[in-house]
Amino acid sequence: MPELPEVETVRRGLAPVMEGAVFQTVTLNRPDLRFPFDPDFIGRVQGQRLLRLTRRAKFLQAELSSGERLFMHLGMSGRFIIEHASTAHFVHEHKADPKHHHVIFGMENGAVITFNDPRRFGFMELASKNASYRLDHIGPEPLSNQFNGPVLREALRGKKSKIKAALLDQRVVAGLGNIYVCEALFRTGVSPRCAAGRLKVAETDALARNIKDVLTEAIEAGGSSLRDFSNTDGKLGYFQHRFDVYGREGQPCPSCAAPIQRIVQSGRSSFFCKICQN
DNA sequence: CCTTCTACCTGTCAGC
DNA sequence: TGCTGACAGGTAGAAG
Repeated sequence: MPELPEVETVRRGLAPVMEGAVFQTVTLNRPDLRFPFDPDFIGRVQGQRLLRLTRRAKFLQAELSSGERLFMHLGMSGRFIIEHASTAHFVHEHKADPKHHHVIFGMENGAVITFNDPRRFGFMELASKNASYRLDHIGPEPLSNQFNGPVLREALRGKKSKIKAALLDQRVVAGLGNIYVCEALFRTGVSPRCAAGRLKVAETDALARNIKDVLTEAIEAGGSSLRDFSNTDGKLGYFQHRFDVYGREGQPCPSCAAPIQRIVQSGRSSFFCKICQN
């Protein structure tokens, strides 16, 4: 499932074929994904040049020549498939069921970009030039200089919720999902059940550092993949990331060999070592 | 404002 | 074999 590193990997896959290219055709195969498409979605995208493809949290943000922005979210199972007109006849190994091909961008340079999303938790939205967007009020990018120990400390100050829930709150830090929160807490030796406002200074410093590290390592490895994420070049299973605790209930902790625990918090699984994480 | 809960969606897998 | 239920989980909006 795509988290920040996967979205960044997708961005890096799409950017070379989409940046500077013009949307020649836009095809919608259904009226909605997670949210309905804008009624004039095609009219607002077709004919525009994609100037820059950036990422904010888990959102892809395409800056269009019209000045509008096209936001794309992969949700749980979204993937992009890149085909080139010249090679499309043999690039069918991506195993994405065509019945979930919801959006197809035909670029003027010959690239065909297909958005496939079985669970339809993904979405695409447009924001006009000076309009606000839902990303306006989320927290700092974890990999930027705007995020560090003191910033995290301030965001957590006085919080009564558990640190697990707090790190999933996009207003605290942007783009963290269940997997990397579990991993960062394990590395820091802090229990997911610890009250967010009660972390020590050394812990918030280490936590901010570890968040950056786990994300950076995953991006460098090409984005992690569980079962339903496809690299943008269409190859499934291209990358399999190794997690210390996530999805490893009952298996030995890599540090102390005690069995990894799984509990449910905010309706989500938390994996942790009860020995190493106070 | 803060925190917690639930809906949304479908493919996969364990268990019977 | 085929059914059932649990599970995956980001986001928004409702509820407390």
